[in-house]
Amino acid sequence: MPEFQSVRGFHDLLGEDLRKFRHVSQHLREKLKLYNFEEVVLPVVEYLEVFQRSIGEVTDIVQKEMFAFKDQKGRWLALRPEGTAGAVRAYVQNRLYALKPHVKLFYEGPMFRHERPQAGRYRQFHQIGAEVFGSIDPLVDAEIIQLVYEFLSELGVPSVIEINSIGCRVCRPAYRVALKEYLEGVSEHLCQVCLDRKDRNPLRVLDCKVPTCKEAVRGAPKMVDFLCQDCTEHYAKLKEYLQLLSVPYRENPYLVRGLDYYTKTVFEAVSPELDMTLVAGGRYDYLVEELGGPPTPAVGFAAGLERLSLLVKELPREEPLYMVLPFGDVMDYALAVVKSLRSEGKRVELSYKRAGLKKQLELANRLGVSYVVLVGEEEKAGGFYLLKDMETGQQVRVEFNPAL
RNA sequence: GAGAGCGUAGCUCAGCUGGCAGAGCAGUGGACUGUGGAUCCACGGGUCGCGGGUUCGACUCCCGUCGCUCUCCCCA
Repeated sequence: MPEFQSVRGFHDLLGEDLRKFRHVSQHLREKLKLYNFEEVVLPVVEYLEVFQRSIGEVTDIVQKEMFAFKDQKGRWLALRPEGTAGAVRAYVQNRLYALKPHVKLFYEGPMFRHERPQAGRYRQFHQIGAEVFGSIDPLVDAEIIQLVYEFLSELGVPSVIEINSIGCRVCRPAYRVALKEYLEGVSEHLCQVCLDRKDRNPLRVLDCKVPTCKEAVRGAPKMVDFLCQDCTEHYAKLKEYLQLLSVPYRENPYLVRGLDYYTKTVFEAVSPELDMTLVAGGRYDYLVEELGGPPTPAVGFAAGLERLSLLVKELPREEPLYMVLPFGDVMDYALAVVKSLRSEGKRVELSYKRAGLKKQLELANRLGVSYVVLVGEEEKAGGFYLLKDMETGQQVRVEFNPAL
């Protein structure tokens, strides 16, 4: 065992894993730019209150999953557990609401939650998130879901989009009461965890996986039946737009989210293979106000890059790798060849092994080189080099004049 | 916070009911000083996660501990 290991839940990202990660990230970033989102780089640390106010005091994230600490002046800071809170803070602090009718931002970076690591879950993980500020139109919700859907399909990651509406401050309180009453009635059928959830966060009981709970919840009142007129219309419009955009979705009346700031639309893209949420988001029409800005409706989503990476099966082919093998007293000539090839934009490795041709070819083979460039005394004298395709074994002569 | 499995060479792993620590791959050197992708030969490499206990003797059995992986809770 090495003397020093990385901290639990904090991983080195390298090799094949990193290539998959970059593949996912690049693809989503391009997609976001096509939808005219502008990047913002946000700090990893915020005042603890920013998260408490945004995510909700009684959520698990705030109660037990934050890396919080005091700075030298005794103020409470925290490593961000998600991106929206910081994005909203930045929107308000930089008064972006004064610039344009609406603002579309995206960000990418590490998030931190102190949970037990397991498959697709780390204490430092990475998200790309996007937020649209300033429009209440359900068209925005639909476009965001469309973006996510296109991204996932093009990435080749099978997933199902689920949507729901969880109402607003007008209609949700009544639903909460009705649901709580219902749950009291069936409490003898609920699992231990749900009995606890019933009082703390009744909506969460709805998506419990325990079969008896699922059964007990079957007759529960649904949020969609309690939506006020405004929320009902919003939800109906959203579905209409999704159809117009040919985005397949599944309504899940039991879909709820773990953060308190959501209103109206919530959605998730779930992987059937991993049985895990890959991308999640929704509307949060009160959060900007909550963090001191003017009343501003907003919608957003966040994608988990590690989870997405797990589902990437094929990577695009890499640029072919050239390797220059000098043998004999020809280093000056070989270096000129290397320089020239690189200037043509080729990916070039120079053999660092001073050995016979055979050994160097073995080395090139082990390094997965596509083309080998043979440079020996004859080549130098004759002003050429030999280009050998390591796949086919074919070899061609290429004229080369180092003076040019 | 709760539960389960696993820690032996750089990697993948074997090692029986306790009795000298092993293989394959990788690495290094070399028959071959101008042709690789399974030619041959040789070599190096270990605190068996750590600590304690049982025993004449522990990689093996017991206890503890740390780490990794997975599951639940929760979440991207």
